[in-house]
Amino acid sequence: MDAIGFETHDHHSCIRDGLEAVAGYCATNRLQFTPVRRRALEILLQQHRAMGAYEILDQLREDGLGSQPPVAYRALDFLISHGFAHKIERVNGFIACTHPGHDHTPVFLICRECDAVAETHAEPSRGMLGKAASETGFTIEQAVVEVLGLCPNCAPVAP
Amino acid sequence: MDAIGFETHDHHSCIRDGLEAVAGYCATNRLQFTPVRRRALEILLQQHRAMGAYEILDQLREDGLGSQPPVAYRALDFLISHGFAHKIERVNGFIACTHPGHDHTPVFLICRECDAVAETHAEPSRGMLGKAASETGFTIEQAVVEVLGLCPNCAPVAP
DNA sequence: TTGATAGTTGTTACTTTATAACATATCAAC
DNA sequence: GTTGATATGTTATAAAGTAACAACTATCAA
Repeated sequence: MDAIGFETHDHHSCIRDGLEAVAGYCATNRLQFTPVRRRALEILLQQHRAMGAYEILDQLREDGLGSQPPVAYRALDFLISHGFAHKIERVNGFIACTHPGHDHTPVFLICRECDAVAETHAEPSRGMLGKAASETGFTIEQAVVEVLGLCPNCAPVAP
Repeated sequence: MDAIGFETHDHHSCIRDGLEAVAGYCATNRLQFTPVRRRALEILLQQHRAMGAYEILDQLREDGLGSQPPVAYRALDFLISHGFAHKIERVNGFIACTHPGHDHTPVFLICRECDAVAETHAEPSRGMLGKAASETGFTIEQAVVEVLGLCPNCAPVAP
């Protein structure tokens, strides 16, 4: 499995690669990867945990990149609408997507101790989700799966 | 599949049965099914759709059962913590549980047109969710699945 | 039946999260 | 360079949720 978030990894390249991937995608798709948007993504990439919009705004403010809520929310809207970030509804927070560019149904594993979030994927059209939907005649457009629990670092050691 | 919400059904018995089931559970478990809690559940049962806390509060107020936000939130907390209702994070709303008493991982099918919500179930320990979790060493405690789309009543007619 | 205790409700005040609306600036293509 | 679309700055406010404390009610043991 390819979830990132709980294992130690080269976090510097993780940030750099994330920014580069999005920059590339924006370039080829004529999207404006402006300073506010870039910085907002960078802030999210620095942590594999859900951050509040106002927390992000605080950091943007320090960089002189906007000081009012709409600035942060607009940057986040941009990132989310193009699949570069996700909202974690459960905690009203946001995280950078670890698989930008791919169309996917994210599954978030949220640690209730340390707030770390790992992202992995599901295939909603298969399995019981798709089955349940087709039996009721429901048309799936978007699915979110949020799992709360303990990450390996916070789980009690095995007996 | 046993999702309720999209098909037409005997809604009166649906409300009555829901109230009775919860009343029974509370009686045997020494929980206080007070007027506010009972009425809050009844309000939720009247609609198979997510309702906002303030919307519920408005109705409670009309009945003289509390007029300040904490009253509604406390009733909802009670209902949720005992599995009689669920929060739909996606829309900051609440619905009555259609399967009270059973321990379960709910899956919500949310219609973006009419706000109807159908509840069905998943078995997180099986399938990819459990696989993903065990591979990362994550301990699942609670999972929520929210699916956005169109219910059969709102979907465009088949060609 | 009284009194202790835990649980519930009423209320005030406040925090956190999010958005509407409009003015100004910048970009991108002709 | 003008124009139309897109992005930002800003004010003000809406919507969602909670902390804290006082007052009331149920429960149960002595």
